[in-house]
Amino acid sequence: MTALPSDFYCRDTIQVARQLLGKVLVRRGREGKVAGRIVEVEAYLHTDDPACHAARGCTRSNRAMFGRPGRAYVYPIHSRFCFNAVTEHTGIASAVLIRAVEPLDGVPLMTRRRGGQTLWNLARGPARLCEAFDVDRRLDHCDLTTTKRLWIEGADIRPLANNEIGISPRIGVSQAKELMLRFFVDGCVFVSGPRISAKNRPTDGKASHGSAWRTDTTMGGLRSFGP
DNA sequence: CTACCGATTGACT
DNA sequence: GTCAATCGGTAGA
Repeated sequence: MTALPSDFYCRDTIQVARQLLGKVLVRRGREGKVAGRIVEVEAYLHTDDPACHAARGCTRSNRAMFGRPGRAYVYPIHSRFCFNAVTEHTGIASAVLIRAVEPLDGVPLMTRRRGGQTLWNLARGPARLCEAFDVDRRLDHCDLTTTKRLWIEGADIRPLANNEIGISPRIGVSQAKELMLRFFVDGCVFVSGPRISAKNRPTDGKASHGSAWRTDTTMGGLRSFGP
């Protein structure tokens, strides 16, 4: 049980985002431990990115983004929370939003926290993930490089190959919609929103390699989940 | 103080 | 697919 070190986060945000795919998010608390494989992330950049909360400067609420990399930035939205890992350098406000994980450990606890939702709905979406992992503002600024409360592990997990990573515009942002800064495990059912990358989508009427793979492989054993 | 908005979700057509 | 709930953060009076 080793958390990814600070060095992992002190790099280009897009690179960190892509390499977080496949890593394992772990939360330990009073009620027990839960863990999930990261399958969807978004990068928020410190320059030329008006969608980034830091674009209008440092405020009390986004201060964590301006702090040390390898810390958590947790912010509230619509009475819920979203969780980011801070990247690059202290004073350079950039982060990776963790949008979805595939539940691995602590499924009963996550299910209880999520009000009895199906496995598919436990952590598919940034606020659902936070509810399943009991992440809220108390974990803003939390150090992700120690295995105390919340961390990401898997230094030994190989980064996904380029052809396994889907790319798209970010979800829900009203600015900088054109930036392709959302990254996900291509075809994975635990991804929120579009889960087949544009690069794999059919341009004609033929079935794509992507959808076949999704149906036959990723959906295997998950009959009751998915649209 | 009030007004407006949103890196969303869940319910509904 | 569409849409309202609901509330903290922020800007402005």
